[in-house]
Amino acid sequence: MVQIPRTPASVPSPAPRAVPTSADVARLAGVSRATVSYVLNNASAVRISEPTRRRVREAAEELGYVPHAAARSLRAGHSRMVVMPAPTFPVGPLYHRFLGELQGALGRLDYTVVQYGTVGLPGDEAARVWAELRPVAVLVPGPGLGPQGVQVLKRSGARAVVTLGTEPVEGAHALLMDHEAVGDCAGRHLYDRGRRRIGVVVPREPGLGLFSAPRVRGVRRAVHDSDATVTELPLGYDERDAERLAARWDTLGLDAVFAYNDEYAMLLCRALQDAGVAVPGGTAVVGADDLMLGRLLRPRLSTVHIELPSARDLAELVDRAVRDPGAAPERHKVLGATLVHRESS
Amino acid sequence: MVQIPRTPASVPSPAPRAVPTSADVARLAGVSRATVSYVLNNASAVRISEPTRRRVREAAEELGYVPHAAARSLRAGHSRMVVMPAPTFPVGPLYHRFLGELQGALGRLDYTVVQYGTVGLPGDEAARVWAELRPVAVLVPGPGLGPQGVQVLKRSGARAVVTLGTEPVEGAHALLMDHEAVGDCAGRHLYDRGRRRIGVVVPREPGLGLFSAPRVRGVRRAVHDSDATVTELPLGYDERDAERLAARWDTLGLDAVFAYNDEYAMLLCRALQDAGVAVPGGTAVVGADDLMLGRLLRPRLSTVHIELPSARDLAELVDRAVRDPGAAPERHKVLGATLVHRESS
DNA sequence: TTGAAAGCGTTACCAT
DNA sequence: ATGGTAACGCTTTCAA
Repeated sequence: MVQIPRTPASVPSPAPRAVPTSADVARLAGVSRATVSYVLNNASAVRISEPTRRRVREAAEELGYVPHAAARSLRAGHSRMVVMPAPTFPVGPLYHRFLGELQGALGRLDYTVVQYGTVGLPGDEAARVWAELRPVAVLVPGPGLGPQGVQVLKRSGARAVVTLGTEPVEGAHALLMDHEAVGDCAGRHLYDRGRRRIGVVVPREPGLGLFSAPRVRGVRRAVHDSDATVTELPLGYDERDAERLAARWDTLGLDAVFAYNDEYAMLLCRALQDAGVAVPGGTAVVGADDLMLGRLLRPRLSTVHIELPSARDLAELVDRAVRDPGAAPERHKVLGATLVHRESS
Repeated sequence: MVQIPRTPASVPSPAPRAVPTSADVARLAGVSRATVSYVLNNASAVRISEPTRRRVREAAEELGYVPHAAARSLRAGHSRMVVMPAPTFPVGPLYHRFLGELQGALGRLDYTVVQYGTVGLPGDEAARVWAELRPVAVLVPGPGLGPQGVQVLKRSGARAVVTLGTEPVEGAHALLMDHEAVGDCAGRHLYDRGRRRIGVVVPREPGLGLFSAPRVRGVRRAVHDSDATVTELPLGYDERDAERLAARWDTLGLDAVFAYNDEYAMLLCRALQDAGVAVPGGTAVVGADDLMLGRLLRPRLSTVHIELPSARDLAELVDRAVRDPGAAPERHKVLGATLVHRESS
């Protein structure tokens, strides 16, 4: 592609044109840098004549001037950037949608959401890197941030640190996703339907232990002090592993299984049926997440519907925390779990 | 939470402690700011005595000093930030994984990937906002960036602009996802299996037209100059709409359907079966994306396996472009499409 | 081996 | 109504 320089034709200028600054705009418009700033930021405190405004605007347009965010926030001493590290665990469609809505909600409150792709640094190292951006708030999904990290972030000016996970972190606001409730919900349902020997699928995939462990605990809690038993069933997300598990199903002597989520449930369901295990006749199956696809299975999949926190509420929590950084960390239980009974249980 | 000031006990300091700067570190260590910079950046050009180095490091540690990225890149005149706007279309698991790998690959090349959550500005407005961050490269998935936007980005110092979509954009490197090939692959397969009246599902969901339109074109191309017909079938991603479509299936007189992707395929498959249409006996069904879950359907779903570009290759393309910004825009066709024949066709 | 000073692009204060 | 100037935090050249 040929470079077409806008600089006077006499100059050869093979070097790429430098990025225009507000000084360039000022020069072209014949005013001072201050005036440029006033005009472009619609400063109401000072009155600039209309012709001047036009000249400045035209000069900015002609040069293709774009303000330099770093310089601006350096000068201002603060920014409205919210850093959200990319989750380190495989994220389902539910959660994915939630993150999208959250971005939207924060955007509407005039924050700039930046999802930071942390390569794989250990928690408190990562916090340092995020802190270098001097975000006004940090929203951390999952674990990987300790009290140390929170300190680092706050010390470097973050007015709000919010974690979204299963455990609270000292010094940070916490949205606690109560995965035990999910397991409890499933366990209670299966028990009520007369099942007593309950299997619980534990995904082999790394990173999911965070969610699966509390879900297992929830099931155990649900049938605590009863005659029911709970058996953990490691399962990788692939057909062959499901087949292997189904092949030894009889030896396990289970009459129900909570399959971690709908995807694992569908996988296992199919394998069980292929192995000649009747669902729900021989074994009841319950998933979680209430995915559309679970409804398409035969039998239709019973599932734990999970209600994630409202993106708007979370955005407002962040905003509140930013406005009043001194306030005590809030702690909210989120994740409503309700059972949707269909045909597989 | 009680604020515990580290400042001398005599000072009341109810105001939050200011964020430490390199000047604070210098003062505490009893050296100049220059020395601090040298030590903390391991500058090899100058030799600093070991005791001094230690004093500086300890001072930085004690104050919890974290360098200010904005100030640094302002001074340096460039950064290694790669801005990747969040896709505006609903993104499937395939694409999601790809984006994750891409982040990793770029991170390994020492770029800092920042996924920018654009609220919903029209294309070239958005480009301005991205440009304010002065990224060294911009990676735009999907449409929403015109030649204007590319100009804005380049003028503000972006050394590489890469689009990942269906159409090339003037001035930008392009990774062209050939969705026509997906449709072509499906259409050819159905034709070869003797099907002549082919339906193509077109999702009603907004934002998906970008992919569905070329896929339809691909099917048409595959059966061009033959006796086969192609019928577009609008379908929303919900059970009732699928039911409605299935109810009038007989009147459509189709013997095959390419269902846009596996999820729509599963939805439609179930609705067809419920309506008494045999699959593949009466109607053959083909999906796309080769999801695990498609394999679990009965009959197992035939599908178009889609090969996304290698994240490493793309990262290297970006790196190459950054190193040589003057080079002509590269244009690569990506997206290998191969049919996986199972039982539904 | 270390320090002083300039400058990156902005904006807010204080003159004019 | 407009312009000069200083300062934000950092790196780097030059001088000691």
